[in-house]
Amino acid sequence: MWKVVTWNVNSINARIDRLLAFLQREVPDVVLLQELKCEQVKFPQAAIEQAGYHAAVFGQKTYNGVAILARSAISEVSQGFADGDLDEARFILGTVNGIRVASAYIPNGQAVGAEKYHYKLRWLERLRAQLATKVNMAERFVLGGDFNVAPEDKDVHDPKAWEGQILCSTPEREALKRAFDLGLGDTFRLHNQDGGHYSWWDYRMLGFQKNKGLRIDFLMATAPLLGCCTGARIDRDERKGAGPSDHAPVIAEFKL
DNA sequence: ATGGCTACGATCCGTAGA
Repeated sequence: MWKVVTWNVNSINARIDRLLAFLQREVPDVVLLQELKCEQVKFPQAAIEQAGYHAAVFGQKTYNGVAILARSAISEVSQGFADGDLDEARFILGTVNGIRVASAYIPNGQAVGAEKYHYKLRWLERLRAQLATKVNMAERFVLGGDFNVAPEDKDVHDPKAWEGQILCSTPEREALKRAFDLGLGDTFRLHNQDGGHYSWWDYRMLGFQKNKGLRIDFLMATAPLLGCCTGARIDRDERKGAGPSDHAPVIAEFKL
């Protein structure tokens, strides 16, 4: 069994105790992290190593930051896109157990029409270009991330209220689909077609307690991995208790 | 009562998240 996780931890240093407990509880083979919110020098390397994990980090002060954790060695690591823009730490690619893996933190976009919204749409096109040129979609590859897009209305607690809004607008959904159409399938949707399953809940307004959430975090996989994906789930319990991230981990298992 | 948060880097509030 090969277990992979994607998780936006909303600051790895604020979440380190929860992350270590999660690693001990789930014993994943690969963890794709987003929103480290720290530079590499502030990354809790020793604690991660002591937990039995290698780490490949693309850090940034205060914002963004992505990493790959793995129980096996991580090789062929590249940070950012091949188009040379390293302004924001949002994408890291590597190889674990002979399988290509990547962690992506898609820009939030702030509001439809805002400058950050156009940056988000451009970034999604650059992600598509990166995947098209740097990843062989005929081979085993898994892309985990906080995509900051709810692909369908059933991924939204109140589709009417969110219609056309940031994270749900048609241009965002289409840009995301163009990237996934290269050959990536959603491991969660492979096993569960129901609505009402979310990976993020607003800290405000009792969002979690009222299950007012969005499903915006996914583990996407190419056909050779989808064919051996035995299960996928959202670890909703990780959102409970004191000091959670606003995102829950998404977990998928593969029989290699 | 229809709002209720969290983290960061710098203060004792502004920015950002989604």
